[in-house]
Amino acid sequence: MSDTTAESDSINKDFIRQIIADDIAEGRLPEGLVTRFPPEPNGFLHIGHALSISLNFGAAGEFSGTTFLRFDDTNPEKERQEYADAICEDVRWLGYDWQDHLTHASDYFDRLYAAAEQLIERGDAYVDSLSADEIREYRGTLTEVGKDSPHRSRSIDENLALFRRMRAGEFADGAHVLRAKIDMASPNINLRDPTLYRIRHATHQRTGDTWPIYPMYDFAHTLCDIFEGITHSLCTLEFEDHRPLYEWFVARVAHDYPPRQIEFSRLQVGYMVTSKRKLKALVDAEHVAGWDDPRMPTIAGMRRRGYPAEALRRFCQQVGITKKAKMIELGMLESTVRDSLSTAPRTLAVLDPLKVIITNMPDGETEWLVASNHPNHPEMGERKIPFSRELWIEQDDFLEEAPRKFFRLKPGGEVRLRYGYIIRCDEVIKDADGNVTVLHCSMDETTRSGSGNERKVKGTIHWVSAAHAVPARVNLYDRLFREAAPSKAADWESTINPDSLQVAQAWLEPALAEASSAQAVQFERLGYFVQDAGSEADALVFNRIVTLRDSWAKLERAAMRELSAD
RNA sequence: UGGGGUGUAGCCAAGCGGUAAGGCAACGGGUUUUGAUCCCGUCAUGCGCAGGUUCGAAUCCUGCCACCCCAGCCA
Repeated sequence: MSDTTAESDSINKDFIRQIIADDIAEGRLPEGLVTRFPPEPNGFLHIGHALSISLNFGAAGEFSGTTFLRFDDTNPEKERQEYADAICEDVRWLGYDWQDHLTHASDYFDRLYAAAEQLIERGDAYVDSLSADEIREYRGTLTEVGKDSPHRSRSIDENLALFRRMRAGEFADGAHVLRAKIDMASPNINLRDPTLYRIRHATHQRTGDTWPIYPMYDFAHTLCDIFEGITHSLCTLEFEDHRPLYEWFVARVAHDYPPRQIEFSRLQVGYMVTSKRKLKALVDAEHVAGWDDPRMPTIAGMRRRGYPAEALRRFCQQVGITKKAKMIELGMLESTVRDSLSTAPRTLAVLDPLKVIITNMPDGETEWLVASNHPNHPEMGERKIPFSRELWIEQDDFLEEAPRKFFRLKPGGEVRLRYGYIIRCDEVIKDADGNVTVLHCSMDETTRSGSGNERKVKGTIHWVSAAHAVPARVNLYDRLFREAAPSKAADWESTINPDSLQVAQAWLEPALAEASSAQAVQFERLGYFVQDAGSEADALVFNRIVTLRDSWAKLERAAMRELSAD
């Protein structure tokens, strides 16, 4: 039983959903809404595709429509089946279901070819035999009109014969192309007799060597939309200039319902690149370990990084669909990710260890302390964590000369051990070079967690028992680029962040070694982490998904400045 | 200098002639055994600029300005 107030509410719908709602309200979609997500299988999907996926599948879900996952595989030299497989996995992981509507442009090669012959027969297309360079010259420029090819006036019979011979494989690559006969003087360059088919003696991943000619995007895409009964063909802004061509095809090819192309702006996120060419370059140059490297802005990378699919969906929803060029701050994505992870079980782990000896804790003795799995969700239960004489704490949690607002350990100072006792730093042990190696501390035995001792201290730090801790490798990821807009830089590759991956040898509380490997957890005070799905099964490797918000980091600079001024 | 688009806060974004939602960020405060979370509060007399229409304009009109996209036999 849905609430009736939910419908007819065009307020707060993006402009595309408003158009769809209007079309439905006006009875223009007797067969219902039909959308499509049409990736070319020439690389992995990235965050920008996630927006398109959430629009196409999301709108279809909201309006009881259907969505096709259609591979735009008209350029065999760049496409591979493994990319198609990865794309399917990514769409599924994002939570969308194409049911039995998985198609390929190549499924329609016969129909596309037949439609091309019909265009020729109507005098709307001709075979041009100019070279690629010549065609470019004849096309004119942005400010100068083009001129007709000398082959533009070939007879229909001659065009048909030539096109059939192209299809029969009689010509070498580049010898001829099929062009639409539109207007070489159009101010819109896409209408200056665009290419419909080119000769390419290449093996296609699905059709093999059946075809020596392949259709071009504009022709294939529009016709596939028509064949599938797509009602709303949603694409990004750079195709706006192609819409008149799209409509030119729609006007000349039989259809039950005229599909409509609507454009929206691409999603760009700070410190990321989202162009398949650049992503492929990162992979090929081994700046990253692969398309699914956790630093990549790919869906696969974010999945491996530990970003929840739900976070990506909500992020796309928050960003919205408009026609304004957007550059979303990375912080907005991270905020959504943290929000989705906020109920992750809490755990203790030390990434950069400093030894602490509790001088009044007997050697060889272990006390099991009770720790909550989530302070705000008691229903998530508790666990026991071992406490003993020798502990590891975070290097950052001790400062010999601390600024006033440093609420962690300092000589003579007190701090609470999370879920444990209040300890005091009595003595700082250093090596010959003056580096701090061990802290001798004493605990106040009356202050154990839950003991009822209400004594408060400013700081609480995390720790693990050295004798019980489990070693693990932890990958600490940072932004892949140093510039918010790498693609705007003169040389985008020079803005790659050399420190985007730091590897730490960490100590984990023992329970973490047995935890379900897919479950994201919080390492208290450090961030959210998940076991790396790409590492060998027997290795214990965690990825940092995202840090916690850290308001101390902002204060730290000021505090340290104050300290150095003393 | 041709054509197509877009301008609402630092970043996104509602708004659809009746007097500027929301989120992120930032800032101030409260709770807290995570400097987290959570909770309160502040943050556009202003909607690219200039005119005009109107009782009334971010919404309509005119003119400017800025930025983005287009000259593949890529998609």
